[in-house]
Amino acid sequence: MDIKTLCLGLLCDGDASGYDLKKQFESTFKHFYPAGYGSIYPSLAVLADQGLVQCHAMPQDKKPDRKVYRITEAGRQVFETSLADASPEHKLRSEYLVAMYFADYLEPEQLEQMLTNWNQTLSDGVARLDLIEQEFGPDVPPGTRFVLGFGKALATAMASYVEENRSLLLPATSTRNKRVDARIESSSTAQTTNLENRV
Amino acid sequence: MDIKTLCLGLLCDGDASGYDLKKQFESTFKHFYPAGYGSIYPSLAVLADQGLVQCHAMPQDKKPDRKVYRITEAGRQVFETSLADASPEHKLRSEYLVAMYFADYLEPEQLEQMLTNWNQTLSDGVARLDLIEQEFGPDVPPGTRFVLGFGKALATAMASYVEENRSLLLPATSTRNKRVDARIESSSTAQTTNLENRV
DNA sequence: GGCTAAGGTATCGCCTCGATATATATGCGC
DNA sequence: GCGCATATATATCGAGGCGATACCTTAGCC
Repeated sequence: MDIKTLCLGLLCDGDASGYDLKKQFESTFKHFYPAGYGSIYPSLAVLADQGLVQCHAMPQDKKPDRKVYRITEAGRQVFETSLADASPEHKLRSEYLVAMYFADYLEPEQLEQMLTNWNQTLSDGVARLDLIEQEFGPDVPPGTRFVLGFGKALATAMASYVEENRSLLLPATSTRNKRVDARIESSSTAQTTNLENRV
Repeated sequence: MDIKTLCLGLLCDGDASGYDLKKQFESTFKHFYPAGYGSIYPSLAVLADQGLVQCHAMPQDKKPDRKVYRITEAGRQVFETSLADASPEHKLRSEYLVAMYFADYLEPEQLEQMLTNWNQTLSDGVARLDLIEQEFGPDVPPGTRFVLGFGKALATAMASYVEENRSLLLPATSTRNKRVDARIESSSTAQTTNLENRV
């Protein structure tokens, strides 16, 4: 599954321009499948090439044409196939987790500051999702409700974990400074690269 | 922060080859900052170019040279700066969340199957992290303990959410079929020019 | 008059990813 | 001894994604 598939999915719910799609990717999809212009416009071009969407240029007064895309029957089928082929693995990437892993290379005040920032960012994220939900009014579609709830549950769980485990990082009893500088031996048998000496 | 920074960080804890680094990326870092050969080897080459690491080729009997990398003082400084510059935002990407968002395009049995798969995958993930933790023995470094615990807490929270909210998706009372082409009408006032008369 | 925001299109270069190629050595079952 | 899988180890390629930027107009505000 890639951005092309996501575009097809969004177009299943109604015609849209690249700009419209971007707005979706920036609101509802932001927390589990974000995409920018650099992905969306090329995707639409390829999809149009493959006949999975049709493009209609709608002239506007004194503005460049609005290019509205509509999914075709072939596009719908491709989408449903891709959807069923989805992988259950998710991908997470977090710079702050890297920072926590290497916490003993940070000044304690810096670390404190980061932990505070982190929880702030997470609660901002929850607030953002709440706002999106409210904008839907009383009738949030079930899929939307599910993914928004998922995002909120996740951010909340992260915040709780950080709060409850910050003590793991803070006591300045670092063991890393005990590490030895493994000399590189030019002997052919010396393969004792010490990746283990962090203990 | 990019893979280059991560490589520097790992090399702070001891010399290593590209292969060694890959193993770390595949175990401890898998759940929050994964990387493959296609990222690691080019990163090491660039770092060596910039003088942030030194490369020592260690000849081996009847095997290609083992290229062991060691961080330099400049590398250490660059790493600590990058670490302090980390962004609190995380990135998640989940195909299954996409599938749940578009759940009404799936057969109910398929959906059921996916929800089951999902929880299986998540608990496999927790088991994997438990295993890694056990391999460290009694003295898991605090940073490692923190990130492994984070991963487990997250996967557990996901599993709970999925379990508790599957009912949101299952009752076949889809509202999507009621959809109107509201997007075009709401995003532009003047373009009542319907698409049909230009198809 | 100048500033910012919003509506729009689109591309560029860097980075990342997954698969693949190329060797050798070890171990395991048959 | 044969075939096979696994581990050690290097590295590259093409496809795809990402962030920033460019270009253009209108509207509103100070």
